[in-house]
Amino acid sequence: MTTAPRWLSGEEQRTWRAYLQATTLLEDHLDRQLQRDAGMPHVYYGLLVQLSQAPERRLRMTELAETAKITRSRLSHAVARLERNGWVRREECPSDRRGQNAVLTDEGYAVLEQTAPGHVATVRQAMFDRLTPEQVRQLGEIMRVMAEGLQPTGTGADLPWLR
Amino acid sequence: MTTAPRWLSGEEQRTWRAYLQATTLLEDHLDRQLQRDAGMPHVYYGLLVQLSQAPERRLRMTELAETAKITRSRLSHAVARLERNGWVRREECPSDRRGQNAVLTDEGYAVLEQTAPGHVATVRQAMFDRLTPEQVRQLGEIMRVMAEGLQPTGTGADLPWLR
DNA sequence: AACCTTTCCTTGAATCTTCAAGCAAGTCCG
DNA sequence: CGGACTTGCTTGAAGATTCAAGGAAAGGTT
Repeated sequence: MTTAPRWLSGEEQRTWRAYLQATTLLEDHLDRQLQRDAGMPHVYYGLLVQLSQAPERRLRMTELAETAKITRSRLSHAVARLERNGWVRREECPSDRRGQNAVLTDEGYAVLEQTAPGHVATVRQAMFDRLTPEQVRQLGEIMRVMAEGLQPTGTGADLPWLR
Repeated sequence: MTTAPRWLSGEEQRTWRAYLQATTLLEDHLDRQLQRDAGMPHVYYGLLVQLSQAPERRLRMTELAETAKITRSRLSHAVARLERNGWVRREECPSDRRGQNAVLTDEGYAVLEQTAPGHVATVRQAMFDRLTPEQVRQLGEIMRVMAEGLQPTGTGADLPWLR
């Protein structure tokens, strides 16, 4: 059975269009900025940031993939590249012989130190310097709602019979 | 001269993190949905949508690239692929011999007709069904502000001496 | 007309992402 | 213990994107 689709209202359409354009432009902007100043795409930079904030500057591959919201496969390739750059190193996990730890090297940390100020400035210029504090709050709340609904282990709202 | 970087406040950090996670998860989600149901990634689907809404279902390559916020190069490759699928056709532009029109074929239109309902449902489920009408308004306004600031032909805020 | 610059679009190579397949170590269970 | 299943991660090929380079037509200048 097919129900008549509930199309988007005029306001929803405008919001959706603006969302697509803003997110596309921003991701593109950040990719270029980081490619130019740090020699890597935005996602890779985000991986280094995660590692830098983790205890011992290391994280299991799966954990890193989960916090960065990317697949394990993609992470494997990414870490291979970052390893060639000397910014990350793999270490065997002592407690689980299948496991790998991705470890941020000193060189990797140095790259972050050098490029973080420029990156924050770019993010500010694109987002926070243009929004009121109230809008920053609103955006945070909205994005948290969306992210929660999209987690691989969803709330179950899409599979209510499994709750 | 280097000024001390203005790091993000706690609230800004949380908002930024939520933004990155939500946008990453959503783009991923839409890519999978459309790859599964329409056999193409989200960006390609967006190109067909733009064409379907254009007069005569056709658009100059450069115009299409601009409304979709992607580079001409990327569009060239994308249209080549969509052409192989039979969903888009290229036509010479009568008024400018350099120009090319991308034209949505009947097959391309049919694909949209078949897959649009499922796609709207996915977008609704991920975004609009989770937000209040007030939040939809807020998000629209926020995204318009960001998009405006990121247009290639910016407001000039980054080049104030050129205004 | 000759020349220079810009606009429109494409191309190929390098890089990045996805997808399906697979290996090896851990866990469960009789 | 032995077998089946799960978890953690990697691999290679196919597809997508970026980047730098370039060709061809249009526009501007002298």
